[in-house]
Amino acid sequence: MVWYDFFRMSNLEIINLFRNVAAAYSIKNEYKFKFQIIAYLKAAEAIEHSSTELKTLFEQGKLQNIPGIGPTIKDRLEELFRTGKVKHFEEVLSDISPAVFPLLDIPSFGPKKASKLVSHFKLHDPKTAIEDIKTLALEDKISILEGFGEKSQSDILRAISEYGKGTTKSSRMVLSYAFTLAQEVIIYLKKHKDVIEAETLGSLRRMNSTIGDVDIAVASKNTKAVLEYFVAFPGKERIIEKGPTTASILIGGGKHVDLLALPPQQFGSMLQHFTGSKNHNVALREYSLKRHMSLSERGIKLLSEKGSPLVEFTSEEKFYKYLGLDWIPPEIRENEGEIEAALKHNLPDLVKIGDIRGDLHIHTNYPIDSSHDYGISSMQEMINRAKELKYEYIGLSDHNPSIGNHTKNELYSILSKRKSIIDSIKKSNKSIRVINLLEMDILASGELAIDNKTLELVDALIVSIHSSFSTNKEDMTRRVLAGLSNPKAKILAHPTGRLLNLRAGYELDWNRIFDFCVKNNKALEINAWPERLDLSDGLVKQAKEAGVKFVINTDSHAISHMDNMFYGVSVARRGWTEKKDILNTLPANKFVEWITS
DNA sequence: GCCGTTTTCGGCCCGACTGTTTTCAGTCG
Repeated sequence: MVWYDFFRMSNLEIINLFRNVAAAYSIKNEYKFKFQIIAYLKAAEAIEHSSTELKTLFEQGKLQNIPGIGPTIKDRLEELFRTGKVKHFEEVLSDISPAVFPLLDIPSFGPKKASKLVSHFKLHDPKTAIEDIKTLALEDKISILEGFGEKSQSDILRAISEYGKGTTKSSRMVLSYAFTLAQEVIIYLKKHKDVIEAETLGSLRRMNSTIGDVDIAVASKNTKAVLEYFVAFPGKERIIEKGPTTASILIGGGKHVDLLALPPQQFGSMLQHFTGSKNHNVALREYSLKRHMSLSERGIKLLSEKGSPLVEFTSEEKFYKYLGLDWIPPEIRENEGEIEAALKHNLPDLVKIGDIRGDLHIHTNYPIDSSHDYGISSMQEMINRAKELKYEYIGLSDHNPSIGNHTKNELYSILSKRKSIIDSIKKSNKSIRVINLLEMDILASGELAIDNKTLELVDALIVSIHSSFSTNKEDMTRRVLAGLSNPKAKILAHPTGRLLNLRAGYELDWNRIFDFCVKNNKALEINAWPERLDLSDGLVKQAKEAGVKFVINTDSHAISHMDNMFYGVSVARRGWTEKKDILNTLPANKFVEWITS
């Protein structure tokens, strides 16, 4: 039996549990339990995309709101939250050695391979399972097993070694890291004379917040030469696989880069297929099958006419058009209503990077004696960069001065001096509107760090949480709403406090937050800092549906960070927002009117 | 075990690559 702390189970732990249940079914009888396996994997993926803790949905009686959770899984989850265990799962997992499960996070290990090894060598301890397998391989005891050989034994050793250095199935890169890496590979590929087009694929093309592998597509009439050229990429550590149409390499940092090469006449269908998401493609295939068409990366087969040739597509636009659909932007291909919208020709006109007219969350090196961090560039350097970006306005928003080290009078004096400096900067920078902001701590009590009289020295406030992260949901919601209630507070910065791969962030009662923002003309920030991307795309979509407005900010601490706006816009796009939803697409007069209202 | 624009029953996307094999099983996306 695998041990779980059922009572406090987070979404991550439930995802892990469901994947283990699916693996257990595969080991028992893959054919008999085929559809249970699919169902549990699908449910795990749906939970991965949920922006709400299942525990919360359980308390609200809304578990079945998640597509992929039907009556049976709902019952099992309710049993889990009520009693702390699930009898059915205990039975399913009971005759599988717990040593199987840790192996499943190693690339190239699936349920069958893990189970074969664990049961043949009678391994029981999950804590030592990986080390045990390594020892057996080193002792040359694996290559003699049926279905294994010398090559698979050495592959196992290599996989475990790479796993130890961070190449796991679950570790993911932040978007900006993967995007930069992909651009390097694309620049390299485009130097080859046979490369006609090169484009990112998968979660990277859809601009997910985190990316597993970097996938790239190439259109070429000489795919063999391009694949040979690709696997010689200078940053390569080794070739993982290489076939006639695909190849995969490992690069420094333990990440995979996969290349797909097909002739130009199939580039459209290939791009579509490998952009995904899986859920989008499954839904699109089901939609197509009802219309007697079968989709693959090579094109579309008409099932109604026997022996009819494959219809090929040079572009995605033509591919979708053939299915009777408008072209769907990659960012919203998640099977969350986009196929229906494309059919009815009412897809959203998503906000674009070129729509952005200002950046409001900028930290400078101005000596404000902050309790948090400073920027490294000066106010004037930031303003110059904003001008280069053709912005019409910029908000200087250093952290508030530390309240522990200063009296009220000193705080007034510090901000008074800052105001006079910003006023003179405004006068010498007439081509751009400079807005005097502060990023203000909402204290644990819900009060702002600075009193109202002193706040008259700034145009408006960005408010945010920087302390007591473990406060419970109810108190945190009250705290945030109290902070936002100050008339100067216009934007709630990085609203969940999450740090990708590091910190889940605190929980808020989002319906109350959304409602408050709509009624009181407050905006939620979409923070473009690559490790934040906060709000998350899912919450952006929910907030938009509630009528909330947004400001996309970079939270820059240096001029180079101001280019991260692009990643914030991609989050906004994944949340289905249009130009009218994003306040910093407004012209300067309108924007200043709002933020000082 | 989930789900519904022919369905509350009877379906459930499609293919590439590798290693151990001589026709396939396993993993991956």
